[in-house]
Amino acid sequence: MINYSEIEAKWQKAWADARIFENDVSDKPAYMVTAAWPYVNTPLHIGHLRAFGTSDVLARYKRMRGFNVIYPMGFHATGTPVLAFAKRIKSGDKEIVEELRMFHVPDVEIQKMTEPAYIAAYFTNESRQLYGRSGFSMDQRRSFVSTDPQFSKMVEWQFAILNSKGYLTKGRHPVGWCPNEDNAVGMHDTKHDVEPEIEEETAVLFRVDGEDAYMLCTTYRPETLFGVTNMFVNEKVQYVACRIGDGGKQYYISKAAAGILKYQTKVEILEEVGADRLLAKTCINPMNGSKLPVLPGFFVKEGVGTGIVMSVPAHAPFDYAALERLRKEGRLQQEIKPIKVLDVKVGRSLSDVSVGEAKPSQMDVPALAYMEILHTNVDAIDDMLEFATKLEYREESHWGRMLAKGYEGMSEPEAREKMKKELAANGNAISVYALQNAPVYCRCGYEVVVKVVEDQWFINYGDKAWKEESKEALKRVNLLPDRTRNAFDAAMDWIDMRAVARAQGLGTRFPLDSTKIIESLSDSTIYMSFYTISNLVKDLAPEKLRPEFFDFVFKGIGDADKVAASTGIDYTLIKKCRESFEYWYRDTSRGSGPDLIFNHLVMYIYNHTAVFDSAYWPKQIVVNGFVMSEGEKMSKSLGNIVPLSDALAKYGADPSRMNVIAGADLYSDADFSGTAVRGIQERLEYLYNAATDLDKLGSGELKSIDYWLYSKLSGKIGRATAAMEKLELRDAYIPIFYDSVLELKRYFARGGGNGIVVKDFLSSVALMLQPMAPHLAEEMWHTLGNDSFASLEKWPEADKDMLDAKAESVEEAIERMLEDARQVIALMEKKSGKRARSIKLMVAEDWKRKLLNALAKEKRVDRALAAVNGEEGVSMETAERIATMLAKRMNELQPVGLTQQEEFVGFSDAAGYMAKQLGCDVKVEKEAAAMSERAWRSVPLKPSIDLALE
RNA sequence: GCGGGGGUGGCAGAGCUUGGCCAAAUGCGCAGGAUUGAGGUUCCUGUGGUUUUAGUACCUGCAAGGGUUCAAAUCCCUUCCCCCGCACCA
Repeated sequence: MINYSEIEAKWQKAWADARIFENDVSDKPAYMVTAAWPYVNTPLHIGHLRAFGTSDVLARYKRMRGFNVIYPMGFHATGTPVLAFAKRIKSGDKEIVEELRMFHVPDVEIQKMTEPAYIAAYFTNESRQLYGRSGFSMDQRRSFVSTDPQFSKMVEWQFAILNSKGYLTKGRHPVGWCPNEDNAVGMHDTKHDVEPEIEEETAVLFRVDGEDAYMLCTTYRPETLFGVTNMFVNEKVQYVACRIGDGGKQYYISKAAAGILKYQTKVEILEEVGADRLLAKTCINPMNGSKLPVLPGFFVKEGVGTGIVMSVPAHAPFDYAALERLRKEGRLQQEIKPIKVLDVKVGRSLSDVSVGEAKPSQMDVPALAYMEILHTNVDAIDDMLEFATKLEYREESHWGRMLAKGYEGMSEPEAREKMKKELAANGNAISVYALQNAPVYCRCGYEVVVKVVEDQWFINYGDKAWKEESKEALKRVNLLPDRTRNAFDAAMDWIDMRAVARAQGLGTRFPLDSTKIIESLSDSTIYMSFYTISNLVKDLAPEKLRPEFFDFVFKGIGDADKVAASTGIDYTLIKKCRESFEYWYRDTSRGSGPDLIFNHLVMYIYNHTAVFDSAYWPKQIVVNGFVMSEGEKMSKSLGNIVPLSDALAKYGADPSRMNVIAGADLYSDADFSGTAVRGIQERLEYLYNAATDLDKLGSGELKSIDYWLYSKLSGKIGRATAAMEKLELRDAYIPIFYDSVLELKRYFARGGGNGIVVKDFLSSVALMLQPMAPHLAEEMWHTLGNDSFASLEKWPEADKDMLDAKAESVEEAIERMLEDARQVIALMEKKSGKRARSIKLMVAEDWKRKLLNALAKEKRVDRALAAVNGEEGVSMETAERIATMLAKRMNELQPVGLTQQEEFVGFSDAAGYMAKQLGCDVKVEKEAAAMSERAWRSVPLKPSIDLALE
């Protein structure tokens, strides 16, 4: 058994003592690897091992390829989460305490986490230790936290540039809002961590007949306005007459709606109005002027929309049901006929029930038809009606075609957009916001509303010139994997105004409004560049880090003399910072998760184009997938999140790394599973034991199987290197790791045992294993007699001269031979009931090679036959039979380079091995010498078999 | 709804960019055998379906349907299903 913790501790200490991962400016080409930093309230889990480990593998690989590499890592602490975290701890929130206990955070520590500073300190410290224990080759001197005042100075400088380019603009913006605490709420502030989803709704104005006032009515389907027959209000609800907006019109809405709307716009309540007064009124349809009676609707809710509903009985089951119920109760004075406004294509409706089968009455009232399809009726419970509504809504918006004048033939979504525009243009509608997933509750218990924040600051990612420049920058980025490019392109097009100033949270003050804090994704778009100087400026007084310092260091503006004079920073330090930035920031790789493509990563590109010269724009972005646990998605609710510390302790760093990082393609999700990790451990152990047992092997002249092993080695270096360049780590580590084990096993089984050959093989394997399993690779490397660090060695080069097609084809032929022989033996033993005693293999004559090669080249039987006609010992009858046989697989035919003699020697050498595999004697002979009826059937690399039974 | 990704053996997952040599590398699981006092480990063999056979083969299969082509998992169209994101939130 390998003692992982012992080996890991040994090498981690050796690396740290030798400081081999702390690098500075040198003559070597520079390479900088960064990965998206973790948030300081998150204990690290196995997912982080994937994200940071992938970057570590890249850093380690690049080091072996001759680059001077740094892999720095900082911490994110800005924004609201750490404040919310402290608050929850303070209030004794059980959920969060449980979560922390799952990560083995001691209770004494949890109790101390009432201050953001302590939380940040605790987790940064824990994380740094875990980085070390994971074997990450990080340069820890460069670590910093996003709340560090020196870093803040850089963010201020960055925002001054954004402002000078006109990218900061002001406007209004809807946010989730807690009326009780009077501040914005995000996911972290709500009960059960739900994100308040804000949705824009169209509110249509229905003028009240004979009044200069309107009933306001929100709807998702304004295109059905042509089908409105009446209005619904709820008899039990309190309504108000009010004015909305500055100098706005007079409206009727529910009192509850007024209470919500006042967060979005000015609402001035004129008087309270009972439902009975509304029921006495008549409205006018703004689209066609038709008169609409106001009726009581059982389903109307005061807090949903405006508490007033436009009734479209032809297309809304609730509306139809409400009218029918009124009719039954005898409360419907006038005849109300549903008006159909859209039709569905024949054969495409009602959940696959053909429209043709529907009754004419159903055709006129789709709402009724959908109820019937679901075997329900107008007296059904609300849930059933809701279900019918959703079904109808979905099918009509998918397949519906408009009937109304001016909209004929349009799809519903198309008509909706047109209608919205028309209504807005004529002043017949206004936009209001609502929570799509209402009700959402703040942690304090109050229901969240939508507030429209005035004077919100935005970063205008919609700026045309900026967008173009950033798209250009994206084109130049090497995306790994490249198939994320579509997502990046889409993200580039989509990103627009982004609110940037927040009232709350940790972080840098917004320069244009010092009462606000810069939103925390926006303060982290160019932070990687700060790693190039973070170790140099961390002890400087923040106020010295004036804009001219950053101008000089990051943009080369001005000169060091003057900057030194105005800032008081040492001249040589300033020069050093500039030098460091120029050196490290040219060739970079940015690692991240797929969830960040649509925010962080596009903002990263945008901000680089805004701030830096093009030589320092992003060069490579790596997007890695998530990690699952035993086939399931990791989540708090399932309680199956694997803490990184657990994985390291239980399985060791190297096996865990291999499982999580090399266990799946770059962009696919990996599965952390016990059986898989144990499988990896067994193989690591096999390779390690092979290295320690090397002295038991002999030496001597190289045999065919030795050449085969060299050939395999050379091939795998080529394959692995190609895969590593694209960071396809699974593809790389199958040949490096899994195949190597199989090949060594085969090598020994085939009688290989040359210590020099095995040492060469293992040396290369150990080096290629180094990026992924660095500890064990170091240990193996030293076991093999080396004194240097494997971490600093050169990546092996493929030696093309070692590629030995003949040796490989012999081995492949032997394997195929065994398969065939097994089939024959099984068949004959079953048939005869006797055991196989011995097998004679008859190797094809040289003329058959000529025949096969001619056939492979010419692809024609006649020409191939002509090529061997007249040769010594050739029977044309046999030649024809063989040629016909081979021709069946014409496309697969590969020329054979091996002579009969070579093939004979190859099979003869393997006779013992084959005998062991088959459990019977194996003799090898040349075809002509074999004196067997079956000898003629031999084909190059496919000897004929003669089986003798007992 | 919009945007992005996907659907291949019992499972995970290659192959799709550049059509044929290619369906399924590798691992897990399962079955049989060897080793072992037993279990585990390890080693060997088998593992989509079917037919045939003293082996070198054939048929059917890559979500469903259609098309292009001498040839389609791969290109095109239609439909269905699954996952992720949709913003001020890290």
